[in-house]
Amino acid sequence: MSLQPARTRIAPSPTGHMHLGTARTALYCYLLAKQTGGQFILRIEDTDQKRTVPGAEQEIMDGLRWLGLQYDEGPDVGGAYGPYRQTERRELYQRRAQTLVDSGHAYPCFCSPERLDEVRKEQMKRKENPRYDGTCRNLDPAEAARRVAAGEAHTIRFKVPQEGVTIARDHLRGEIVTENKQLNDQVILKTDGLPTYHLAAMVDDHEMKITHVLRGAEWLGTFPLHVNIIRAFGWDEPVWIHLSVFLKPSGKGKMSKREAAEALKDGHSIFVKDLQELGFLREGVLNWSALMGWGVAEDEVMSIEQMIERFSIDSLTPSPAAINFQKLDHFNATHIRLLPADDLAARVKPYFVRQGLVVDDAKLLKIIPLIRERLTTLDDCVAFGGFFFQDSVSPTREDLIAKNLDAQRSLEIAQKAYQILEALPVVNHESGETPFREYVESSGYNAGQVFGVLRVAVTGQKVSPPLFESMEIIGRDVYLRRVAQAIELLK
RNA sequence: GCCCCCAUCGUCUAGUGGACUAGGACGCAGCCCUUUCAAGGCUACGACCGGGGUUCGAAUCCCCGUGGGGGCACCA
Repeated sequence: MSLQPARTRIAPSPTGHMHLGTARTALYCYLLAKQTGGQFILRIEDTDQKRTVPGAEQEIMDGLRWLGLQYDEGPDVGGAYGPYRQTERRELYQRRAQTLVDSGHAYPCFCSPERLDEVRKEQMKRKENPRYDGTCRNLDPAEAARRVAAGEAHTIRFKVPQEGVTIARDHLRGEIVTENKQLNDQVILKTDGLPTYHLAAMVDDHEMKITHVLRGAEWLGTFPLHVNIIRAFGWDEPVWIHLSVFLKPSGKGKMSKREAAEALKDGHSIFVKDLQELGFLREGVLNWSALMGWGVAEDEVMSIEQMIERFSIDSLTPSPAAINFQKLDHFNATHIRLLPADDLAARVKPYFVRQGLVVDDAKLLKIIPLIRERLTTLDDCVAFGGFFFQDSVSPTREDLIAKNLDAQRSLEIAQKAYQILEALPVVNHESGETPFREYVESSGYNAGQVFGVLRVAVTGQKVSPPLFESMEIIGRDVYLRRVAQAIELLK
């Protein structure tokens, strides 16, 4: 466990919905920062203006807040190392690129995209590894500088070493050795004057004094490049941690658009915003995603505080992990049961309201113990407890007819039930149980039939929370009216 | 095609040369509890990818295969 305060960052691109992978990376960053008394930072990597989508940045900030992963520094909260949006830092990158050019580690490139395309096609045809052919690498620096000064369109490319190997160290995988001849002279500053990720992220991580870089394993390919850029500047390297990628539930490949749509039909999603709307708890989502890539021996159900306490970058795993939504359901249900009643009530209320129901807070608090262990997601509350807030219920005649009985006998049960209930000043588990048990004994009907008719009559549904407790909350007038209605329906 | 990474139950994982009869969790199956649905309790099923080494001893270290994943942009 590192005792030095860690500065970590989540650096998403505002190019679409906030993904589960972003949430998990943010969580680990947050845990490490909190555990060490450091800072967790949000940086927006919006250097690709073509791909930037309006609203995406807001969704990321909303998502992090919903998850409870509040950042200490970021675009909307400020901080000592801002600005935290890369498009607002362009001069900085241009200066840094220039120092690289001056020190011979980078060079202007005047090749047109069209020429580059052609070269790439040629190389592919010859089954070669497609990479920059080095035309501008060998230009006379003075000549290149003249053309730049003359305003000729150009990019800046990083000059990778051509011989030897680059050794980069990933905290989870150890040393990764790459032959330099495999490396490519990547563009680090584009024609539009904005940097590519390779430059921007390295500069910012250095400027913002990031101590641990946690990012997806898809960056492993350009990892040697990044290490070379940092070394060209002469900077210290952070601890690098490349997190395992998430695979689709089948384990075969990354989540596709089609798979994502499939998951949504099933009440699941890989997007944070969807998860929230589908009735998942931040605690559930966090606990679940934390465990994909973090090896915890036992006691896997954890609060965020417990995660902060137990987290260690040493127990992160490097292998890809298949997403398992059943496990999300499990963690969600578990955390719902762990919530204090008033907290659960507050979280569940919007889902009733969303269905157009008028919710009485005192009543809501009373039904929480009845529905709590039946909920997998918050929106399940409507299915189990909607009838508490409806003026009337509308059971079908078919549902009112008890199993293995006909309408006539079911009517008989309903009528008898009405008599029993009418005779009782108060119905609760104790007072209701005895007379109905006696009726079951004497009538010859079984408990399932008797309680079944009553359940459908009172709740309008075949599956419900415990009957007598529910009736106690609904109130005498209402359940008597509903049983009377059932009798009419069965006639 | 080239490069890189990964490899324990169906899935997420524990395991860092002897404590392994390989542990936990999800799921699945059965039983108990039970007026429905759940929750809870108990039990069962279930894995070290293959082959070579190293070692007294390997799930653990090395090599080779195989399988899977990721990447090869003026995208991140």
